[in-house]
Amino acid sequence: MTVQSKRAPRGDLFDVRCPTRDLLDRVGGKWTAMLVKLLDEAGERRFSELSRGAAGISRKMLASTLRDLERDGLVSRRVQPTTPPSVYYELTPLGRSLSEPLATLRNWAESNMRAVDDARIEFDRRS
Amino acid sequence: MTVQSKRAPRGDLFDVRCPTRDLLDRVGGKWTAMLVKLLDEAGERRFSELSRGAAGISRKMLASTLRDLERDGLVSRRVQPTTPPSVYYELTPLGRSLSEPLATLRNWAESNMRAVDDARIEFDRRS
DNA sequence: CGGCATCCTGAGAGATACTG
DNA sequence: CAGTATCTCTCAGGATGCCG
Repeated sequence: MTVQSKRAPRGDLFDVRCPTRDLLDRVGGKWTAMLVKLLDEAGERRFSELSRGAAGISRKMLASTLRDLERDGLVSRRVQPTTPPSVYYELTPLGRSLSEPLATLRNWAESNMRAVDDARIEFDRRS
Repeated sequence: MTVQSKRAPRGDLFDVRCPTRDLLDRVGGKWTAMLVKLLDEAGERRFSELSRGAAGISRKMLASTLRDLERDGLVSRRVQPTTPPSVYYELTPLGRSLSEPLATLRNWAESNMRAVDDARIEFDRRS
């Protein structure tokens, strides 16, 4: 199991129950947002296609991330009973609806991350 | 230093350079999004006010998160030379512009995280 | 082909104590 | 008041290998 109960020792008042926090715990994974985008653009794809399309991801992390997405109802999994089996993944309507706010975030990132990087360089230079 | 060079061992093609990934590495921190929201709503605030307003966060994590935000140019820090000193934090224009996509994400979360949780329960029940 | 199971490392984050 | 220093623990995530 992955991304399940991150932390929850002490009795916080605000933190743990915030839905945004929960969402970021899921979507903040290293490959999650990228996979949602990929599936949104490419539609239904097999495991091996995703593995090739998402350069850099290991098969383990791909399987793990897809499983988490399926668990959260964002991705549907369809097994074609061939030999060897073919497994297809696709965004659910819920998953597709998530790709919109993610796109908003992506647009901001593409427009402003340069400024963020510059600020960081400047900040580090002073220190 | 926090959140600096996360990973970069192998020569990936897609991953590391993606601005969205970079953004999520920053905003995906446990307290970051919440602090941006708090500062967006409340305007300029002192350290201790934020500490009280953001229930659950330790002084260490508050200082660390604020420092990262300042480093990224999203928050400005102003020291009032009183004794003892007062330090005020405020979103920069860049930080305020980020609060919009974050609000979009928050809206999605508030509307849909229930469905995600249900999907998760259902998935776990089957397993 | 499409996964789990296992091991290992490093970063995020909490607790606590100290300082100008 | 507003932090910094240190120590510790958990967990995401990479590497590798086995299985139906």
